[in-house]
Amino acid sequence: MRQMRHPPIEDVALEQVFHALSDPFRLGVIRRLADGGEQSCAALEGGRAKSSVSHHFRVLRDSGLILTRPEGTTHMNSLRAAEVEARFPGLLGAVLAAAGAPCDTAPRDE
Amino acid sequence: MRQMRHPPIEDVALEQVFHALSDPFRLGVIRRLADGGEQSCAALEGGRAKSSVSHHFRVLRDSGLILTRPEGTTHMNSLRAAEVEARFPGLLGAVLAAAGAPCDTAPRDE
DNA sequence: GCATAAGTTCGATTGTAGTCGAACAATTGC
DNA sequence: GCAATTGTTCGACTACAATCGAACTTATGC
Repeated sequence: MRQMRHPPIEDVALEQVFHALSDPFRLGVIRRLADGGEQSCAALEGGRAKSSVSHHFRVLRDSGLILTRPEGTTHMNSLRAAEVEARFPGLLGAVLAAAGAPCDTAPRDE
Repeated sequence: MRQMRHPPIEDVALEQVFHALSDPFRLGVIRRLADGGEQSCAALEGGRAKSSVSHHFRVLRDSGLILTRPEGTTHMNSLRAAEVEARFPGLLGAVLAAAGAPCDTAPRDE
């Protein structure tokens, strides 16, 4: 069973987190995961090319924000909320609160 | 007296803020302004070329994070803390708390 | 008015990042 | 075992972003 590589949360630079969140699609994914819990890549792809989506999930994993686990042919993604909270207290909550405003380019159900 | 253009805080996208903060130099500037209050560009340039520094301050202004006012030949910069707090409650505090950890590339006194 | 200081703009260079199609890989169902 | 599904990787393309030197602009001191 192939496991995805996730950096230890202490190896994650704050700037890396901000870079991951600076893209509208990725910020939208974080919101969706916060709202709806664990979801597959396909559920979040919002009409984009598979390779684009794959690239974004890679960036989110590398920045320590999400955890990806395989489930059959599907990859399930969830926020590493507790770890991120421990590493940067209050940041994720503030990000999600700030992102709560309507966002034009967030992935949404179609 | 030449005034710098600052976007109305309500025109600032959250992603834009994160992009501004994703650069180590700019994140360091925000920390320094939070710690030490209003400072000139020269005080914060950290040995970089003037044009590089000017570019970064432009990005910080355009993202609504700082306010720049001229004072003689000097440009004084300060955080638009109250406005950013009103627009994204809790975000700036969480960013500064998270950034409080030692940062290798932050501008510092030499 | 000229020199100096602080900062901006321009343009070039280099590096980063987002996009996607095509090919590939792992898992599952039949 | 093959087809379908989900997702990754590769490579190409395009756009963005950070860097700096040179030239320019504004304000100030003499």
